[in-house]
Amino acid sequence: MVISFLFFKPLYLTGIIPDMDSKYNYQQFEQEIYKLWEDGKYFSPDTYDNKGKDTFCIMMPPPNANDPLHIGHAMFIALEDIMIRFNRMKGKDTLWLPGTDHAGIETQFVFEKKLKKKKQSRFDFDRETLFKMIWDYVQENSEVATRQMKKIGASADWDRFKFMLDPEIVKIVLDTFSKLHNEDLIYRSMRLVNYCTRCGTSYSELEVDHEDKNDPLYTFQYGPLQVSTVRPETIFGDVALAVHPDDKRYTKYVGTKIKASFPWGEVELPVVADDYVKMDFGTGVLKITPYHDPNDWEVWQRHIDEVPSPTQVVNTFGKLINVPEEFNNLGIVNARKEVVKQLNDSELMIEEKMNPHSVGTCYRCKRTIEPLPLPQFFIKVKPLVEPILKDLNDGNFTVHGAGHDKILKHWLENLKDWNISRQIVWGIRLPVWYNVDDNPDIQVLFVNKDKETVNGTIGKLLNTYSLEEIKQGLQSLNAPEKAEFRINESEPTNGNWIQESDTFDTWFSSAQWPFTTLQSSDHRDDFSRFYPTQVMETGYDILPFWVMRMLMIGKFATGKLPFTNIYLHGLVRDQKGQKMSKSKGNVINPLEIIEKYSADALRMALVIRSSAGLDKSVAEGDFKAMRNFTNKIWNAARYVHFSLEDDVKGDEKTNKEFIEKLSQVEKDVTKQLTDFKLGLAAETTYNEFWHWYCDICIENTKQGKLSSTLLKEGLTKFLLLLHPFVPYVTEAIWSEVNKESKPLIAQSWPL
RNA sequence: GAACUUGUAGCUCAGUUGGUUAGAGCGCAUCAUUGACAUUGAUGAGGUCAGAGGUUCGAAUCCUCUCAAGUUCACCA
Repeated sequence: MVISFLFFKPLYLTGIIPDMDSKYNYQQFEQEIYKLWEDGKYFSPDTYDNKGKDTFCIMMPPPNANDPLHIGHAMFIALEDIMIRFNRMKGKDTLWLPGTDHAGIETQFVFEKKLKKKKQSRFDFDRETLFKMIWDYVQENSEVATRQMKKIGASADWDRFKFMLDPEIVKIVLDTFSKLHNEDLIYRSMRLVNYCTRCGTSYSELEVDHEDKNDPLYTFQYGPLQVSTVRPETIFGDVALAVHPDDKRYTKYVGTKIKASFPWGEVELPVVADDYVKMDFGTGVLKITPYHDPNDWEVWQRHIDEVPSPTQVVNTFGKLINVPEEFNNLGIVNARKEVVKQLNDSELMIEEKMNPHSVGTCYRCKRTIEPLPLPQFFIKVKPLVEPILKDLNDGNFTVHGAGHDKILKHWLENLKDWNISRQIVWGIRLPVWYNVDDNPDIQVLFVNKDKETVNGTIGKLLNTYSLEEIKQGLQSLNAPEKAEFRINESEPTNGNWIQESDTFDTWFSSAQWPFTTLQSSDHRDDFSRFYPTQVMETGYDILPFWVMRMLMIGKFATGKLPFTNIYLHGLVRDQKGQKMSKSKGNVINPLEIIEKYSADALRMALVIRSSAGLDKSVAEGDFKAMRNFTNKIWNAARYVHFSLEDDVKGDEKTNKEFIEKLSQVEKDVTKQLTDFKLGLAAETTYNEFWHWYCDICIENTKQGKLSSTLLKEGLTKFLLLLHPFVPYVTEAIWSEVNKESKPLIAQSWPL
């Protein structure tokens, strides 16, 4: 037996392998290969001779310019790169356009933390200086994200790279705002906004988190009635009491005015009847504070003729204003304590018990959101939403991802008008101008030439300061609700004007990403060539923030949907299915994985068996397994190309079956990729390569059953099929065995 | 209160328009292996596909209900 084994050995072994190590040393190849691709301009659609053919374009979701990459970024890069490489090989005119976002609030928040360490705050600087400081800070870090995306193997066209605050993009964003205004879809109005007194800005509905809290509910005597509230400190802003229309206990009060006396003074308030009031909560009597509670605002709107106009009693710093002297300028917490104390002392307090309820908090800093009346710019969403709902129902675009089409529909049907004003500096300033002579009541806050902060109405301040000095040192302004404004991209020439200090919600500019990027391209026909794009690939968590708004604004601004397919990936979780977080210590750093297991292993582990719209768990072992896979590919290629006897003929049956099966694999993988079943396609290539091609076919050839020529051809096909998933190792092999041909990235897909 | 998603091997998950014996990775057991690859190969254990009912020649897959888990939205004086 030993002898016969030795005898057969030479049949399939020719000895040493000249060019390839027995291990795939990814570290030796990855950088070099990426350079080969970049230098050959293989990421650019202009390199290929297929302009005007079917296009395939993905707009990369722009990461924050100054953020290092996390595993979620690695996920989207892997998925998008697979689609891009597949379609490029299919011969489509393919563009993957990368970029970064200024990420308004996020970035300013991080920057302010840095300032705080230096014992500074944003109130030490005028807005222009602050903007420049943040700009420089972002520039310092802006290389980080792109360098890391390249390491993962992203075959994006870096020559078309865009930054959200590039002047050409900003101009288009401003144009869109003007267009919305011209079509009467913008209004400025005093509304209750979600204001964070820590971050100093308002938020849209979507950016408010709700947290369950247990706070005391106070019940106290309010004239002849008893009222329950968790916010006694807003009592100074009350304009009415409300009861349910069917509540017989209080019928006799409805339509009358009650008098109540408190230690700080007397009030006379109307009693109104409204369905909103719940009879069985507390005493069934609700105090109405329209400027500090959204529900009270609604009640007020329904009874606007019966009740007096409200007064604002909490300001943007969370301090009481327009209140009796002893409460003036108290913070909310202290004011509440003081009111409760006085109610207790005067024996008006009846009960204090704990009440579980949910409180709006700032998604950024977790502080309780203060509902405040502020004049803000809003977009009327209904006319924008309706065409999208129709497109969704008509199937003009497809959402890939576990039921998220239904979620999108729900969002579209229930969307409220969009507050796009943000009181921060890091962003695109609204192109809104107020005439200072016509609006002397505009409140301004600015730093004068002596570095002193000055606060007041512009009419008065102009007696002391020049308009130029105010504008230069401006931190913020607050124009009255009725102030007239003009929308203009540059300062109007006739008269004295001052620009609104608010900036756009970050999502207003990112909503326009699919067309601003192309319209501002150095390549003049990019927009007509690539718009609408084919795929928007992003995380399901930003479906309402971003995807929905891209659909709305994209269709409004260009008349066309910005993309036809939406692929939503899920969260990357740890092996126990938990979210990754620094505090849990279960964060996986993609760059460490690349160091340890290769970029290919990182990509494959994230993508294989992942499913659109569902979360994906990964553990260290998964990366290791995929590293082993790359090594398997390497060694199979090494064997087939350098060790195999060339003249194995094989038998007819095995040869025929091989050809049929290979063709079936090609069909399957192609269909799966076309149908956006990326995780399944990765799994198919993995299984078929390893457990069919290697375990069965190579062994068949060793035994003389399968033709060596066919086996070699099969390897070539598999390198093509595998390339989108594991681009580095396949290219490395290609460069070893096909030295004279174009790189694998530019080869044609087998089908 | 509502919507959506999920429930398949010890763990993490695939499973395409319903179609032979339900798969992979990790883990486990036994064996093999100097010669493409120990980052390997072979074999095996391990599943009443959450449960019940229905449609069908045929159901992990479609329908109804129940149970369990998760996510999101809404409300909360």
